[in-house]
Amino acid sequence: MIAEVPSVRAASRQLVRELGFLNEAFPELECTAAQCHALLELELHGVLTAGELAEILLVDKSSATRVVSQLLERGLCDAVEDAHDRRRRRLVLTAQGRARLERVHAAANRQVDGALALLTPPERGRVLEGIGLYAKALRRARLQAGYELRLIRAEDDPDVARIIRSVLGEHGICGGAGTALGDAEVSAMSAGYRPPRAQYFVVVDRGRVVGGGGFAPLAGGDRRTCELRKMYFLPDTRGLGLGARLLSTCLEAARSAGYARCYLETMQSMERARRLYEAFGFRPLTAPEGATGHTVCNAWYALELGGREQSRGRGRRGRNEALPASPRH
Amino acid sequence: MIAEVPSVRAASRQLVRELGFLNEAFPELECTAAQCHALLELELHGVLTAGELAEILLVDKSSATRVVSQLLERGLCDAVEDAHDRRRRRLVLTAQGRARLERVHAAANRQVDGALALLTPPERGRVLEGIGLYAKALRRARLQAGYELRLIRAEDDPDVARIIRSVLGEHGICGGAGTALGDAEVSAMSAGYRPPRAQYFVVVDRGRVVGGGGFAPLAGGDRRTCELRKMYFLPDTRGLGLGARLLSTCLEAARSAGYARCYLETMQSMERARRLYEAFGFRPLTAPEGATGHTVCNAWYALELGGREQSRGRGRRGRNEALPASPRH
DNA sequence: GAAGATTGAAACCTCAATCTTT
DNA sequence: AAAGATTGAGGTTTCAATCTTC
Repeated sequence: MIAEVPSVRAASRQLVRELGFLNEAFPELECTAAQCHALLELELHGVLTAGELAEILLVDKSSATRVVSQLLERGLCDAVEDAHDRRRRRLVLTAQGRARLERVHAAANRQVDGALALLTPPERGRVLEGIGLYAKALRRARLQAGYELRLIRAEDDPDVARIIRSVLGEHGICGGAGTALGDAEVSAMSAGYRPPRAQYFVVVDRGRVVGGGGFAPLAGGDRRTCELRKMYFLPDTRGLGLGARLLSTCLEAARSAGYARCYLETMQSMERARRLYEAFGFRPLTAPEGATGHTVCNAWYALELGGREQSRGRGRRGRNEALPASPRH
Repeated sequence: MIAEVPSVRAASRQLVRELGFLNEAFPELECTAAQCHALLELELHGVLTAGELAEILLVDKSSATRVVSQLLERGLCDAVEDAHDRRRRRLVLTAQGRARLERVHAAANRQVDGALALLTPPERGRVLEGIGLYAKALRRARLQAGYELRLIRAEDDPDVARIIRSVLGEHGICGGAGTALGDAEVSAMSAGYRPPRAQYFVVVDRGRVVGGGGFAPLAGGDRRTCELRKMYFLPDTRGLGLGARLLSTCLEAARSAGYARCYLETMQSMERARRLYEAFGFRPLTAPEGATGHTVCNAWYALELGGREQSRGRGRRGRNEALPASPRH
């Protein structure tokens, strides 16, 4: 278990209680907490359906429809029928709803302002960063909950091949020499990656393979360098942090297998992937290494596996790492 | 309004939703969120009454008694009658309750661990610090909500004199020369502090004065130096952060009145007060200044009022102040 | 059959009133 | 009268079943 878990739990419990165990509703607003949240999201998104609202607010869809019917009844939002699909009811704020929202903002701003005023400016920045990071981590953990990560097996081969082909197809690569699709291994990945020196992992959602990635010795490179290879995800599974989880697993496994350095090649057009590599500390290179035969690749990276992972984030880290876990009572 | 307010609100909204808008209860635990929280607090405190539980959990006392009766019914806690006061029911965990608690811990640890595992070690430290700071700030803002801060008026004089005498009495000072009690002004503070060069503030709780503090030119000092004077609070109002609020107000007012430096004298035995001064950036001096006549004081501090307040906290700051407010949509 | 939305039943929380003991 | 605890009424949430439209 991670060392910070108990302290984070304690602090987080306290925070949940402070923020309103359930109903932080300001009584003077004549608005329940759920209604406030719904109004805020309607303001943010412009148009929403009840189902979308439920998803955003992380409440049951029945709760969402009930909140919506309250808002409709009170004239705070309007429902317009979708022309193409009469099941959908698209919700928009009314002028009255916008007016109410003003009061909600005023009250909430006052509360948060009152709290932040008791902190120093640098502390305020830390509050923002800390709760933002935690919210994001909880969200990703929830979204990833159903996904399992394991080494590839022979029966995964067709799925994996299909994923690789479809993702490369997205980027306009349709096979041929100089592309990863030209690699003979694509159709039988399980045979090509023998642990411990080469490992390929798949990410599985209720039995369905949705992505994968692995590493192997760099062809034409030295013994201490591995190549990160064929990391791809189906479109609807992106943005969940699965890539980070997979990459983290790969790097750890490569380190255990005795590699000191990890090289990879990709394309400039794969922006999200490149951002991920950079977040993990990969440094861009100006020229390819080894002899992979992937002439369409035009971006190359490498990471020293030496010690611990590099710190991730938006680059403004550096100093002051690893704050001591301050004991909270 | 403080610049971070909107971003903190957005992040905090997301966090509340993630942590269970209301019932984060893990269904496999057969325990509602309220029951889990109650068990955790019983474990922490050993013995509690229903009323104390309500106060800790920030729920209505009726909710607390209902949770308690559920726990009693399920054999998770026991109620023992107080011998001296038959109104009180003291609650303790049963062996069964402790066993259930193990499962609660396991589930909660797993969830938080899963989230923190998606962050880097330094990020985990930031999460802990951020949510801890925010929880503390919200708590203080809530506790301070009923308290008002204003300049002293003539009708406050008897209350203020009584507070000063009683607090000094706590520290074994019973008047006489060389003590603040010997000062003629104690009985008529409102007359002794004339704005803008001398100001005395009182903290009021529903009309009742509970503390005060102010500043005046330092006797025997230069024109640019003021002395922070007679800052005292009744015992049951300490620990709410009222001192910080009052001190902050005083320093701001002194700055506006043209002072460039703030001096103060106190006693080593007043630890909490000294910690507060140090948190605000006051530096300890090795000898007294001016001619205050307070020979019993044995600790002296000064703060340059020049620019902005110094950063508070436990000293481990330094570098990297004022992180930019990262936009968290 | 599946997606979007709704409704009924059971459990929860708060507010206000009430009961018991000091 | 005040402190500690309890009870009744009303509103909220979830789960499961249902309705409507595609």
